[in-house]
Amino acid sequence: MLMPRKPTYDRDALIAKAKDIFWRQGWAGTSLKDLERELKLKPGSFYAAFGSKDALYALTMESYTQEGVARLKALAEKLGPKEALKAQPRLVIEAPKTPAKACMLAKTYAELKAKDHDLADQAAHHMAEMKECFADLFRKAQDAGEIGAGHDPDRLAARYQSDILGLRLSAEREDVDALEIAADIASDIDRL
Amino acid sequence: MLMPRKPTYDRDALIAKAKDIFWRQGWAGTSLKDLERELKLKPGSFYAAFGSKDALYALTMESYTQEGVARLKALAEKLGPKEALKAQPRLVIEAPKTPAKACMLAKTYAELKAKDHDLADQAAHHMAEMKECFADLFRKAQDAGEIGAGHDPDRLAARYQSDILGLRLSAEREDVDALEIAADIASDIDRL
DNA sequence: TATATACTTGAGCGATCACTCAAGAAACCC
DNA sequence: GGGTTTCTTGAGTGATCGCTCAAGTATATA
Repeated sequence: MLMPRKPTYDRDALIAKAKDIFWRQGWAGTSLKDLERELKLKPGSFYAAFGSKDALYALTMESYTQEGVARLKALAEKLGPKEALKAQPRLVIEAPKTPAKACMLAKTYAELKAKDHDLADQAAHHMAEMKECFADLFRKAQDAGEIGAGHDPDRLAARYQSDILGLRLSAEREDVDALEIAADIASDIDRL
Repeated sequence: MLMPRKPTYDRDALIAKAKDIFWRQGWAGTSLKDLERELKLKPGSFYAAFGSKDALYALTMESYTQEGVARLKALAEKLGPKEALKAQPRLVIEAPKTPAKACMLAKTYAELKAKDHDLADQAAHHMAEMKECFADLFRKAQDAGEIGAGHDPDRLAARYQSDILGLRLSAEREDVDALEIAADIASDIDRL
């Protein structure tokens, strides 16, 4: 039995790179040519590595969600649930090296839902995952007595996520002061 | 001087039809074939009538914005500024015959901004127009003493519009009760 | 009715789409 | 080093993209 050459590329690094491109340009807005150029992969290697454009897109959404969840949980570990929820809006629009302000999952869902594309379902699933994280934090904040016990954490999470999605889209506009909106979202949490 | 045959189609009706398709499917998601089939126009007639896909898209955004502004102003005429702002979230997601819940301008902006496409600038301009409408209503509500005088109407408008954009995107999801979010947005206005 | 003019039609343009595959290059075990 | 296997390469696939244009058709005036 023989073990010949291994790939010269770092698969995870390529996924991270592809995520940036897809996030910025969307699904239809990103061509194989774009990916081949940025990932420095010829078509044959690309398809050997990932199978298809859609398969790679799915991997990037997976990575995007996993990172988002991890970042939020780390923040809650550091600040506590309520302060994490208050800090998140500002952090998300101030993150310096992201390819876009708007949420990649929301962009994907909006672009592909009408086509009944599998990637739209996957984006929806990942958004539900994020929403459950928010609900967890609201629950923990309630348990800690940081916010009133009278609220439904799932409802708070849905509203919060909706606000964040709006905020992140607003943050791409030049005629909107997204920091003000982020501050207002944070102060809403103090009123719970 | 001679005046030969007139077009057999109703131009405004075609724009309305195209608006539904673009709104639902987006810019890249709508092909000339789609438009030709739905508008029952052969390529030659299409280009004689509208010049290009992008030109027609611009016309549909114009119409979309004009209708939105008119609907909001009529609502304010009927209910007064504060009640109009409170009613708008629910009405926008309950509108029965729209091709999508999400805002067409936001979808267009999100899809095309990274490309620096002209249509993204136009979408941004129309969103600013809508935001100014919201600010007007907040100003009028303040003048009428319906909400506190301490708030900046432009800031309220930016937050309100951001919330609406999030709400409308959330309304496309199956795991979110958008009516609850709409109610929460409306009740926020009562706290001003 | 003859004629001028605009509208309608649809084949087809070059470009680009996602993707394939056969051939050459490189790295591993023996 | 020889042999084997996988990776890399890039020309090329058919399909579809937005769009053009010449020919045919219908409608107006004269």
